[in-house]
Amino acid sequence: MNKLSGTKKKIYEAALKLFAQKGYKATTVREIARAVGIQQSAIYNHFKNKEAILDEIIDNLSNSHLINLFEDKDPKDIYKKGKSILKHISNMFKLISYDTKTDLLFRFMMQELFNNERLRIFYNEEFYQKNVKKLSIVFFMMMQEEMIASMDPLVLANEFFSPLFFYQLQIVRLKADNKSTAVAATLFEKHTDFFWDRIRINNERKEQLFN
Amino acid sequence: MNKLSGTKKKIYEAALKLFAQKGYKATTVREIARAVGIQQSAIYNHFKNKEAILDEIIDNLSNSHLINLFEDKDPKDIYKKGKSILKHISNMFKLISYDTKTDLLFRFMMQELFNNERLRIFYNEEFYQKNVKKLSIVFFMMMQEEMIASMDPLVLANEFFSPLFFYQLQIVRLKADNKSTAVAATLFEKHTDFFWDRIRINNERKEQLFN
DNA sequence: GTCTATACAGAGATAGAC
DNA sequence: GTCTATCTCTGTATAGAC
Repeated sequence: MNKLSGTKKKIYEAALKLFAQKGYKATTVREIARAVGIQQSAIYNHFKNKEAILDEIIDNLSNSHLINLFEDKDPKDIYKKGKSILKHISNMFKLISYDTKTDLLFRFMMQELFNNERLRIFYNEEFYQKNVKKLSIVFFMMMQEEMIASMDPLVLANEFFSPLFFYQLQIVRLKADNKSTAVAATLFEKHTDFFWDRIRINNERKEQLFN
Repeated sequence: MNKLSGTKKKIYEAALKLFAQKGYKATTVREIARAVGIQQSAIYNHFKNKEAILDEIIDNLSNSHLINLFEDKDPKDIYKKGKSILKHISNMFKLISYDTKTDLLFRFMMQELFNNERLRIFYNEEFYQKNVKKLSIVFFMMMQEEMIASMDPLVLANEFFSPLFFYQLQIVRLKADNKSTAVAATLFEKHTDFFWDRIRINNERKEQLFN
């Protein structure tokens, strides 16, 4: 996507912004053109039609930070860091909520989720399943090393993931109304603290386990 | 809303269904009329215009089960039930996800959240704030009675609420593709178990507290 | 209150000159 | 590759007969 010609990239970015703000259907080709600074018909030199712009945006979601919470790190390498890796992931969610570009992608995704089956497939496989599975591997390894209490890793992964998603939605929603996000933003860290304290095996409990 | 004349109610319900499925903008007045079985122009005998239908739907959200998780019970009366009240709320979320009518309202709400400021106000005040505040009162009372560990009740309320919301979204999304919701449905209960076990003060810990 | 007919505006897309 | 002009279709809304 970064290798597109100047105008095509401008169209892509203007469209993404408008789709995220008003939705795909409510956005007109004329509006996109106006945002880019060209005539409406010139759009068709770069995209076959309006839907082709939408498709290109969906195609490119996979490259975004929205889904790469682990930044290609292998869960098996990072679980040893314990709480700090959870802090890191939690912080990724927070950064994404404030990053102007990724914020648009998230808003676009939520906006069109029920209108586009390809998008739902992306959401399910790349955004949800992939991340939750990686998380559950991390938790599974932590259990084996007796860093955390033993329970269903997949449930644990869902429990860790879901509040982060919710708080992200909160931030993006509040930003849509130019409201303060300060309180919501603190919840990312508080979630990790709360969660880790719940599952960790501290010294006392560890002694109990081995006695 | 239940006191509307026959046709007006039919229009309302057909519109809600279509708005929830395809979004407000993508739904045409003709489609609504076709679903009701009347001519497109006849709609205007019952609603001033298309937007008036949308407004009426938003007005009526407050009457739905979507927001009345507590069914008008006073938090101060129910906290004593401990875990079972959490189970009850968790189950309400699950039921809502499967109830055909409330499911539509939820999907409609998520669909139009970023397109309608009034809807965002409703979401924030009625769906989120109101329920989370009631929850935090419940948790606060539980803390005072030393049923659960002492911490910020509002954080706790958010931590309990957010996975329920997320799992509800999962169910509604999966249903949109006619996929199985069995696994996702189990997460409601597992969440409550996980959560309660985290915060409750069991006998051992209680003894530690008092010694 | 519903119908047919129609007005009117807005949207997506194409043709052809430059 | 961009422009102007235009086509065609679709959508909202109104008028007026029944």
